[in-house]
Amino acid sequence: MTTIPQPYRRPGELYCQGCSLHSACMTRALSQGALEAFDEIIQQPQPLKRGQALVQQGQPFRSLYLVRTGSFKQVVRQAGRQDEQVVHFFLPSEAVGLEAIGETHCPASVVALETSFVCELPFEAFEALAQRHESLRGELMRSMSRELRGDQRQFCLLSGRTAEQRLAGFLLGLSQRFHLRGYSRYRFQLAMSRADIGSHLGLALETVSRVMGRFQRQGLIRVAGRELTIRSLEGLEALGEDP
Amino acid sequence: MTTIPQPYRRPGELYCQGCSLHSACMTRALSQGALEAFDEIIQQPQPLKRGQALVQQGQPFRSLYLVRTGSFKQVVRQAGRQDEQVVHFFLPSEAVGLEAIGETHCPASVVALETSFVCELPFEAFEALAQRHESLRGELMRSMSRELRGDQRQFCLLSGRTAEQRLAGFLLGLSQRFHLRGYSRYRFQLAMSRADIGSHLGLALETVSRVMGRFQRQGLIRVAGRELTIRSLEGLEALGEDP
DNA sequence: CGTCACATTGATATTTGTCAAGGCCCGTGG
DNA sequence: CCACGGGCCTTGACAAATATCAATGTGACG
Repeated sequence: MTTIPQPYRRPGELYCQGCSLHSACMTRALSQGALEAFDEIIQQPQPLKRGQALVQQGQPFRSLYLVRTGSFKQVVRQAGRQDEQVVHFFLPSEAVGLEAIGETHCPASVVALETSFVCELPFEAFEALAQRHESLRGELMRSMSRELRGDQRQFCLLSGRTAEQRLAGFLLGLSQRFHLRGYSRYRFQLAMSRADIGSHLGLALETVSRVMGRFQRQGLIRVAGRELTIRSLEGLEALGEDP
Repeated sequence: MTTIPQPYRRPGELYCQGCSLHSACMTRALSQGALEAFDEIIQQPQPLKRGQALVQQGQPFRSLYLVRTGSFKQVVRQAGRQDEQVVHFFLPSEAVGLEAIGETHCPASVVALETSFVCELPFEAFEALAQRHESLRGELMRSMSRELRGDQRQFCLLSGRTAEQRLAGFLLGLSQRFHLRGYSRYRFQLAMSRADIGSHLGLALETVSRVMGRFQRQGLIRVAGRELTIRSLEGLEALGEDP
């Protein structure tokens, strides 16, 4: 057990209420009393820099995390294989670690894509708190259920779709997630590399690069390195439909 | 609200305790008291025949289901597309509907692959029961978390793997699931069509057929229609590894 | 016995992966 | 300040895997 420094905490101030993500976060529906108790258990680890692991595959499972700023990729390294598989990206307000609940060890690593801050929820304390606050339980269940639906969406992207359809669906998904969190729907940074996107979509990184170029030439998007501008949501959406 | 007939129920007998799946089921960890309460809310709808829908995409979400016998596929029909995407298969003891929790409507259809029996858990009553029994809540969370891990496994299968690796992984996954439920790990029925398998794995049905033939010629499996025998678990596992 | 859904098999076309070369950006160190 | 190096991205040529189209086979069931 290491003692984790708690920067930015002023006595008497509740983290969550002041947090700009509060309305998008799992804490959204909590009563004042639950919020205060939540504040008691929440930890604020040091920020992680690009490439640092928040969670290492195989480590004991101890905590859930909520992304405050920045972003992460979740990667699985499989026995007998050298390359890693990117299974998820996490954006601010999203919960990390739900798939480890009920397990003793973490089934995947979670790595920062840029300098990122998280809130840490030691699971044991979190669980105890959830026993007493039905609203917290409900939010947790809804988060998990939402993630299951996200996975179904991803299956639809991966299965039987062309490279263009996958990339269009991926960009639209990101756009929507940013939008829901109060950022622009049309303009955002791709914190992940082309290789990460490729792994996530089941494409070679070269294919990702080529299709992005094609989209740009078609006037659907503008890309400059990692900065993305969507110029035609409708155009991208149309790609997902059958001919 | 239709009144659902309750066949096979004798007064004073608890469904779950007598059920052969009890040890694999969500009810496994329930105390005697919780089990009795569970018995109160559980419904046993008529069996579904092959092709009948247990859940229709877009319908209001009202219940979770536990598969008792038989099997189901979960399919998503997407806007602007005619073909359906198979996102899941459900075997006995598995929970159906977790991805709809917190939603008003069902995001996917669930269709019987053969004559199948389920237990129905009206969600409102189930939730009320879960408020009072922590063991039930825990089991529900573990079920959802397990499904999230299953999805990650599926991502690894779908992404950047050859047709052979996908099919090998799929068959091994089925084998393991049957095994955990007390059936043979080496011999089972493929209740789903080649087209369903193809949809689930992102392959054309012809490819599924060809790869199965190849596996058979290599002595890895024996297939006769829908009956499958695994002759070399190790051989199938080896396919999943890098060269 | 015929029909229908499903499965197999073959020939061909297309997509995408692989390999290879070169460019760009950024941080580091001379 | 500039040159260098490394990581990442782009682009091209080619090869391989898989989809598609089409024909035929098979088994279940009325």
